Amino acid sequence: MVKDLKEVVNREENYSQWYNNLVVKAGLAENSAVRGCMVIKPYGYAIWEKMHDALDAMFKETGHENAYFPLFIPKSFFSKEASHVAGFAKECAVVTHYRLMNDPNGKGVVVDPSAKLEEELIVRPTSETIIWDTYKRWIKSYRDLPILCNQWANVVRWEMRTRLFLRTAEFLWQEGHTAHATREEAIAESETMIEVYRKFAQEWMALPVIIGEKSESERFAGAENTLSIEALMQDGKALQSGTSHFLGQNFAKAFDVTFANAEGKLDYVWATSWGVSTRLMGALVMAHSDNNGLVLPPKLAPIQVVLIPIYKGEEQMKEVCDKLKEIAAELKKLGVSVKLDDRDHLRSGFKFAEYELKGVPVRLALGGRDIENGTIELMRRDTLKKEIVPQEGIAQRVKALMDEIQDNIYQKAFQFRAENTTKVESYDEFKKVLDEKGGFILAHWDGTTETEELIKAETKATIRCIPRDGDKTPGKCMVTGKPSAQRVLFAKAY
RNA sequence: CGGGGUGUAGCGCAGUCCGGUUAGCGCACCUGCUUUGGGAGCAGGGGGUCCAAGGUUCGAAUCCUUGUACCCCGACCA
Repeated sequence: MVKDLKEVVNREENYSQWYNNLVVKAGLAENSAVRGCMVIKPYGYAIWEKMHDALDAMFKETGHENAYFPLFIPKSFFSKEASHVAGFAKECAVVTHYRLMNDPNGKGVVVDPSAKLEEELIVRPTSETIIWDTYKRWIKSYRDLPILCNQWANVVRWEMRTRLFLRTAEFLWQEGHTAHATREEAIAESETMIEVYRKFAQEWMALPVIIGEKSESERFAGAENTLSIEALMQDGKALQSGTSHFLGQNFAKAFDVTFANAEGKLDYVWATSWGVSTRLMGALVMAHSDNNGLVLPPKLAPIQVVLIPIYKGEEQMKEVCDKLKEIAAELKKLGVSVKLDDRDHLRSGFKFAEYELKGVPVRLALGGRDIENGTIELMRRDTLKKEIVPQEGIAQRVKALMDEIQDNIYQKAFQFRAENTTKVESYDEFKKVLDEKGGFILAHWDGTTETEELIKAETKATIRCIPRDGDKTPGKCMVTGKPSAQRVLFAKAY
């Protein structure tokens, strides 16, 4: 399988195809029969569940609660916030009828024309509108605020072109929607949540990210400010991995959500929304994988350790497997998830390749030689290094390795990003670096949409964000020479 | 929405130009034997409305018409 992966697609030459192949062959997901949609397979879903659980716990720690809102949104809700509709109108799935009937002219079924909906329903591309229509009924006084809700849901965006995990017509995500009495509190909320995302990306996904503000043209439709975390993939392109929006009073005004403040005066509610999606799965794959397949950080790996018996004949198989079962039990006691692969019809070499493809962090192989010597073969996926170690204390050793591997994967990604982040002083240099090296580019920009558009049209690079941390030295725009407050982060993006 | 391409077994494909045995190959699957420290070998086996509808013909996977689905390149994309 990995053999196919290497032979069919060269990672350096066709990264996209390599990525797609890897996602399918590692058993994460596949294209479905439905246009632009994907099937997430059990192994992929197990990773997503780990992400879900970790994020959900972090949301609760920061005071949020889960709720659920409808899949369908009346069309009229969309026209209430003008920039919001402009941002999503082109990619909406619309429900127009509610009944089928037998085709009067032959086989099959057709839509019953008499069952036309009076008002069409939009399959949610995001839930701001339906949620704010609901919040209107929840909020009367400042005592009802803040509302800190999160929803785990699926949404649909009818994209022209789709790619597994990175851009699918339907995807899973969480969307937080909060309502506040003051502007300051809402801004603080949006800051808190982008920080939650940063922490999750770095500590769980072993993915270093840069936090920053979006430029006006890249901002969420209906937001006053958008914060994002931006990650660098191994092909030198950027991936927006999570966003947190300060919505101002835009949605409160559109849906007429007011509250009585402590002085008894009516005011519009301040809002935020924030989300991450199954796109994170794509980030995980593209950030860490190598030519042998996935490399999963231990904290998100459904299987952390795989145990493979090497044997001749039934008798030895039993002997080896018995020993491995003992080790598995010890590992489980230490909270490590293990799988003993005792399938008899596959050879050990096949299994080695398969679990490497699937990114299992540690492999233990035990054979007749080891039984004699009291040893076991240990391989770590991140370095692909094998060593023969004593069976004595193997569980503790592996347990400790989990943290070491998690850290090493992060360091590797961090170093890659450092090597592929370039400061440039001129537009020529910018184009040259973009062309020859790719990656993140830090450059001065005059802050205008016109310059941003020009750069995008000429180079396909966009402003990923205006970094919140780091170098804030002012300078001059690389294109126009006008003053620039600080360097901004450019890259070609997914 | 513009340009190009492809629909044949679970997957990947040949066959189509030039119509003609029983539609074929590789991988996967099933059975058996031999194997097993880095992707096993041999033997046997199962699996097909050849995308759909209509047409031409003694005869269509193959030719014609229409439809449809998917892929690639653009445009589009918090």
